[in-house]
Amino acid sequence: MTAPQSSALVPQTVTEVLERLDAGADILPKRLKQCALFTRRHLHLIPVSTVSEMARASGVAPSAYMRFCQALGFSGYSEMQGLFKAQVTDFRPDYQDRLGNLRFQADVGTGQLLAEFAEAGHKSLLSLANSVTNEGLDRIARGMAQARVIHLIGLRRAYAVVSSMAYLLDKLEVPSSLHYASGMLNASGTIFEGDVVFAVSFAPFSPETIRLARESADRGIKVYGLTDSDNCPLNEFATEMLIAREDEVAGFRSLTASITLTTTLAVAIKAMQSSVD
Amino acid sequence: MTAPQSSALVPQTVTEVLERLDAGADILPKRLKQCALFTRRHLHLIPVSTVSEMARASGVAPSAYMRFCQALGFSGYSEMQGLFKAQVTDFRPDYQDRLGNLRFQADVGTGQLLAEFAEAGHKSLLSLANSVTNEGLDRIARGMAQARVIHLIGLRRAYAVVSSMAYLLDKLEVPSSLHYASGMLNASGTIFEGDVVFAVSFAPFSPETIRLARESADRGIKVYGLTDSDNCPLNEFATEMLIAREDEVAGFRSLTASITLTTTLAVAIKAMQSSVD
DNA sequence: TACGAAATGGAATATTTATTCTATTAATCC
DNA sequence: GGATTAATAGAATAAATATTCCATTTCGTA
Repeated sequence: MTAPQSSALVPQTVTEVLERLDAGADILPKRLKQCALFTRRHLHLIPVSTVSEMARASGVAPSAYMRFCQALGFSGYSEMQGLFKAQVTDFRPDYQDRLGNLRFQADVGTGQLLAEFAEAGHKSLLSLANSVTNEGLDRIARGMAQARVIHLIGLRRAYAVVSSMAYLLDKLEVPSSLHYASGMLNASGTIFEGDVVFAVSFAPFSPETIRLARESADRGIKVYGLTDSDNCPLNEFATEMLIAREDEVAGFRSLTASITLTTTLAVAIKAMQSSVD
Repeated sequence: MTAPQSSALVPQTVTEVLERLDAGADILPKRLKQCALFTRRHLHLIPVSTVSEMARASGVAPSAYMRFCQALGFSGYSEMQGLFKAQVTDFRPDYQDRLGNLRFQADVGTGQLLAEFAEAGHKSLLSLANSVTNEGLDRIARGMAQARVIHLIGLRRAYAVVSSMAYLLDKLEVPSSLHYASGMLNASGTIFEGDVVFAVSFAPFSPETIRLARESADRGIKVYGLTDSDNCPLNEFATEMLIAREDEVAGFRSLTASITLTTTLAVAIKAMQSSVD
């Protein structure tokens, strides 16, 4: 008689699943370890796959994957999948509730807050893998790799994203130029044919960023964009767009998914340039 | 009799679906228009939802949502869902073959690279939760909350971290000052008693950052630090230190843990100030 | 190498979910 | 305003999927 009665043992968060996955990596029997290994690397497939698919992908029988789920503390695959589906499904509180939520958070511990942001980070990374396709990212990396100079544009929350990218591209010796905030954004005179623009803009979108990107696009410069929302104005004229949604805590978002994506992009660009040589 | 026979009419890409969605918005009957409206805004729910769920969310009967899918050119919901699931599944390499040597692949695709960085992000977040204690973070947040002005210092890779923090603190109306790169770092004349310095420095440590932080500490200013290594020079004089280790991919690190931590810190600082009021 | 315990894979069953059918209601046209 | 057609919602059916069971194999130990 299998006993999935005590719901206290059922993992409630992605973080908990990851911990058990890592803990079990050593002690699990062969087939179940295969499951753990594959699942660890492909968490994002769980919400959209059936047991049979996950099992086949892990190289085990469906029943084995079933036992794997139970070893993790779930009653079965459905329960585990439910946890991951919730990531996508979960409703996000609205912008204006921020202040109220913040007060509410005041009396919970700082550590609890960190745990929530970490959890949000896990979720964001999962959804990142969901929304970015190999082909799309590949095309963008290829397009940017051919640029004479990559112009990086991003203000406010997006500024940290482009500045980290600028640092990394510089280290990789990929020619790039970071357009600094306020005033400097008039500098479309420094963008020439053969260059590309990489613009990052999150809702609500900075008119400055959009304007410079649009001006460039109008002049025939290829514009690639990164945003967090479907209705980003960059959509209208960008050659290609990336989307990185960030899970939020009490109305605040980290930059986990965005920076993970731009880091990947930078490395991919360099890799493409190298392989052409 | 609806006739879904000709597969030429079946949308093959998300773009095509969006086009039909927009085209049909006018001509579709009431209930089906409801479906179109909701679906247009919640495309990401399709891969993880059942027909009933999508129907209920759209405010229609399951059978109505069914007809909606067929109006779009699909044979049914499953076929439509398949298209969206494929987005996620897309860069799934043929599993069984590559099982053993996942991490030793020679030809690493862009999607695989993203998966690796995401994986590194997960690990970084896990280790963050392990290395940062509730009490330590609490003390630091409390200490920084009492500052007249928070001075943010960070160069190179750390610059993105402090600049994102500066943005967030600004939005939270916590007085802070971001010390910009090169030249500006002499500005220890602008740091006064009652202020606090938050310095971020990753190995190899920028002498500039260390120097300014040390000068401040020597003058009795409280210095808090964030680093990725035990032997950070800030250790010698900082009031308190935070450590965020980043997992690396092929020698490259993202900033997942660091920015998650500083985001948490910023929000915690604001929360403390609010609860004192 | 032989024994017991644990693990495994395939087949049987239960459950969920998609899809179709039909009576009823609403809209359109003459 | 009545006749005709389209649209709708709920129930019935079909298909897919999760889950359990059990005979067989593998593993660890003496």
